[in-house]
Amino acid sequence: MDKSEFNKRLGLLIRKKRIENGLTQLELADLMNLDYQYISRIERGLISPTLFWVTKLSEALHIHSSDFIHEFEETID
Amino acid sequence: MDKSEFNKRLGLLIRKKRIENGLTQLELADLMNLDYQYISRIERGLISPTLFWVTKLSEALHIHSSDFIHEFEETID
DNA sequence: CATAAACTAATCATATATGTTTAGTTAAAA
DNA sequence: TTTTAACTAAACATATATGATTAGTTTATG
Repeated sequence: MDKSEFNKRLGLLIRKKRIENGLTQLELADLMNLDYQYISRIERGLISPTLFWVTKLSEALHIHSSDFIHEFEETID
Repeated sequence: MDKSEFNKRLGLLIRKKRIENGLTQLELADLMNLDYQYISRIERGLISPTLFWVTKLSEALHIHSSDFIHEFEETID
């Protein structure tokens, strides 16, 4: 899978988990000391976030990053 | 944990897994179409790699990225 | 010691991530 | 319809990732 496809799928899952947690982009961004426009770019697959960032995101969404990645892997096959 | 500490620990684990797989930095880099100096920087914690990159790395090391991340989480506590 | 493989380090260039601002769109609610 | 919250989009800046090259260091092996 190429990077573009990878990031689109990642963004969709992040959006799904954020909404499941009842958070707006702004609220999630505040939890992570980021601007919400950046969250928007992530969710639309425009950006390839670092593992460090994904780990912080997982914490904000109350899920282990390995579980998040596992769930992400399941969306791929 | 701050980004610098995070990346140092990540680099140490990547090095450990690479060596367990009997690969040199150059061989691993070739598997991933990267230059080996970049691998060196990752292993020394100088760089914060993207999730996409970590996923490709996990494939090259014959491990699920979620398992890799899980093993990484265990090094943190 | 001499040689070679593996790695570190540093520098420079380019691509991409990230911060910031502003404007525009969409969707829900009054 | 009007208002507001939530989000998208785009432009611009800065920081960092990544590519490429070159030189130096470390380590194993003859």
